[in-house]
Amino acid sequence: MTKKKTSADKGLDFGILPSLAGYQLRLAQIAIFRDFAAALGEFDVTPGLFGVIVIIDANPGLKQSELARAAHLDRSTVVSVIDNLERRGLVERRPAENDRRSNALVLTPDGVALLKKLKRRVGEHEKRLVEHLSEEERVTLVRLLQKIFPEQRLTQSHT
Amino acid sequence: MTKKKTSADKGLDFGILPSLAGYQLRLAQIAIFRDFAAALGEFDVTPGLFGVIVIIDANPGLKQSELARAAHLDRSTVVSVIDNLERRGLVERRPAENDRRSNALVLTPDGVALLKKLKRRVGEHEKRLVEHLSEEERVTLVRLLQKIFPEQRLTQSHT
DNA sequence: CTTGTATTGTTAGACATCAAACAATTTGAC
DNA sequence: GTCAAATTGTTTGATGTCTAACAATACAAG
Repeated sequence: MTKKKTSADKGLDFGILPSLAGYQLRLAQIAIFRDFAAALGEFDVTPGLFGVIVIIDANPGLKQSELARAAHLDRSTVVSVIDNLERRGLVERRPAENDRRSNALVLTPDGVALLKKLKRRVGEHEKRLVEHLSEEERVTLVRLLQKIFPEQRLTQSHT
Repeated sequence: MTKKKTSADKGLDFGILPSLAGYQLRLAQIAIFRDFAAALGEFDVTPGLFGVIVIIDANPGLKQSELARAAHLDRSTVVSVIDNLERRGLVERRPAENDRRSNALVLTPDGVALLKKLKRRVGEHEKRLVEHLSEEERVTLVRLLQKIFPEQRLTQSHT
């Protein structure tokens, strides 16, 4: 019988939580977010923001709606995010060629320069993350994570 | 050479993101959150809120600060969360025995009843999550996730 | 006991995110 | 070509989270 409730100040009972993969995922993500913030806090960039910058860099000229879908953000959220990045001089909204409704997003030279620094920091952060994992374990982890969300299959056009 | 940028509407380039364990974790968590919301949306309960309820159930009488530490929330956030749950009649703030500053948190009968339903739904959700994983893979995933976040450092106070 | 320090719950202010509504524009049906 | 339907970016309002400050209470040193 290990069932002992309110044992001590620190010895809290987490019930069924630890057995849930979703919970472990959540814990891992919280820890990652903290380390990421500590590593990049100086630049005021969150994991999500980093992703946005990388995507714009890799797809110059993409529209806000496309960015929203790619980054799993709402269109309205992208407005704030790009406002933010534009205010910092990292991203530019250009009129799209074919569509007068859309903006074509591109990184400014400052944005490109910052991204370079960020990538180095993220690389270190990533290394720290998988510090206690062998290369094989790291690959396995990524593979299992990808198996979890079937959303991945949307990457190939589904229509 | 698979390097082809802005190939089509759907064929976006995600740069280095897919190779990052942190990114895959983030994607997985987004997918999980969506499925969780779909499974429990009817009850207006998020993964975090579910965790809070489970922890209170497993540690009746715990203080708000203890809950904050356990659930990785700020003390001020716990105020809102408990306000919410108390408004719904699921949790009760009782005066703590030894400490007139603290509240002792307990689930109401309604809270206990709801938790029972929630657990069933979460079980189904969890099963869906690991649907494409063998039992061995599931165990491996949880083990690797635990290896990622050295929570042991958080467990021991550093001062 | 008195006094300084720490802890607890709370409020106020900031920020990120989402959903709903909107005008401008594009697309598709006829 | 005309007009309804869909898409795009935006604004507004709601929610959840954090940090910084605060008063009340507990604790520790003398």
